[in-house]
Amino acid sequence: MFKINWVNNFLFLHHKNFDKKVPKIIPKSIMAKDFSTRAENYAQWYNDLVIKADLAENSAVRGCMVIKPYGYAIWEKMQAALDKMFKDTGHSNAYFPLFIPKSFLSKEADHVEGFAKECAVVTHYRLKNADDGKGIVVDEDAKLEEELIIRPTSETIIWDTYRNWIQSYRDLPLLINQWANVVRWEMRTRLFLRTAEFLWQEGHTAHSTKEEAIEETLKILDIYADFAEKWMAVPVLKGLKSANERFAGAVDTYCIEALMQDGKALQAGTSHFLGQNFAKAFDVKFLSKDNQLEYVWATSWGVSTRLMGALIMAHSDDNGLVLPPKLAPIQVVIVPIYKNYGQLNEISIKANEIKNSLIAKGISVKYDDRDTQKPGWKFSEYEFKGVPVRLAIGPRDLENGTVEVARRDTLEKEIYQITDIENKVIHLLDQIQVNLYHKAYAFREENTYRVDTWDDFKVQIEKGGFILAHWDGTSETELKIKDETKATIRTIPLDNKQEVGFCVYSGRPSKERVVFAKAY
RNA sequence: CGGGAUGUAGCGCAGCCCGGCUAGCGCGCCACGUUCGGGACGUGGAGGCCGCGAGUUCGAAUCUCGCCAUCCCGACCA
Repeated sequence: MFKINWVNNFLFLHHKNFDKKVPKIIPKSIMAKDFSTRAENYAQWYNDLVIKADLAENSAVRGCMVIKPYGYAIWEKMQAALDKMFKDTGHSNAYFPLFIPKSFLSKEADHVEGFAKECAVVTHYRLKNADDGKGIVVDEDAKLEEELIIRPTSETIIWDTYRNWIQSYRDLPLLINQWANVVRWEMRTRLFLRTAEFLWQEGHTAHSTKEEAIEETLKILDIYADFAEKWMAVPVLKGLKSANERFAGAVDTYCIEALMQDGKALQAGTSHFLGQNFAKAFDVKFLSKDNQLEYVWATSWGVSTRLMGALIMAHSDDNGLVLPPKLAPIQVVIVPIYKNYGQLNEISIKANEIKNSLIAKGISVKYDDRDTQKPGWKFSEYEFKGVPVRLAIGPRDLENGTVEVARRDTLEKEIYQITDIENKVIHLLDQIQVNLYHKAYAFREENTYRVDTWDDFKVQIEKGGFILAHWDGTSETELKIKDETKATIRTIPLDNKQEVGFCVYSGRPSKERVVFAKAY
């Protein structure tokens, strides 16, 4: 294989001998005229990317998005991988209602306080023609006896149900997951990162002992971290949330936390140890082996379409989306280069051979032989959509038994001999997956700082990144820091190194550093 | 809910101040031809309740009033 490089088309066109090594070139940026760069405006870059890569768009309903086929295909791949991980660890899927009776929500005091401000409420069940004949109005005669809340999360309806499912220790553990939509009436929304309605999975488990429930909480946290790192190629910190950031109704909230390219943190998944809070609120008891009536121990855990936002922001560049091969809907695209239909037919025979050999290896391949777009247009299009590997085959390749291979992560192009192409491509896909993770990991390392003084803290937090600093452990201090800098404690890492120090804000003694950052 | 802005073709915009021919431009779209190894070009064409409703006027995208919607900035959040 040869790396080729080209300075411009002119040079390329006048290069006759393609077996020769040519200087290495990075293709000039396509830089679509109407696409922002990260440096110019990171938020705009993200929005442009989501829309122009055809992942999602805003809908007629404020705060709600339409997930388009290409974006949904990525979500489906995420779902498939996670679902298998859940099943492999003994969980089963089920489905609970969208609507929650208002009275359920108020049974757990912290829970209702956390969610009350952002609930959509159904009050009526019928419409009628307006008296003035213009349109339809709510029929006031059809008022619900008890209003229904559209679920912001399902703990309450699920625990009300579990009461009837659990009588004895023999019914435990109960390991249930559901894939669902939820609604949280957010003020400000952003595609994937924060929408009024979003898709997620929520696991809800019941256990006979505290230890087992904690073990479950941590097992799921490991699954989330594994998924983020091995599938999304996004390195994450595993840790505990501070009291301020804890899930409403939980005893402990664990999380995986990722760092985005603009230096802001993003919570990518949470796993909660709920103690006996919901069991007590919904009166869920079981008879133990020694015939004692006890409250069950609970966990809940979830990841959402927000992962899409993390995926996009972690890897993509100023040329568009960059997807890790394991989650890319199209892993390899083949583009034919031809001058006439005779050539196209010959190339198609070879292209389809390659396509079939890749498919046989489990690779998802698209052969784009549309005559309606030109090769250059297709190159840009697939580059923008983050397809990891592109193969181009033209007449010269037919003569030479070669194919041009371009990788999205580095934008490098090489000429491969077509022999054994499927294994070469598989190897390349693996390389890309690994490279993306290493790149993201290196970025996080470069943007993680140990800070010991309040002045340094204030300066560094403005620059972004993870800040490791001592904290006195109080909510008051955390809130004051948030007031003054907008930074919060993202996580207290598991297996955190214990070291003597002094709180960066209050100066009081501290035994470990915690992770501060501004967050999405 | 406070502060700021914007509504004109599928998308992005000009026109509005100073009212006046058939409301324009770029991209996209359709047809035909030449092209095709990094977003091609030519020619022809389709597409508009100028956010909605009143008012002023011989005449309103343009001026006045009201309404609606959306976006940005803050408080809340996976």
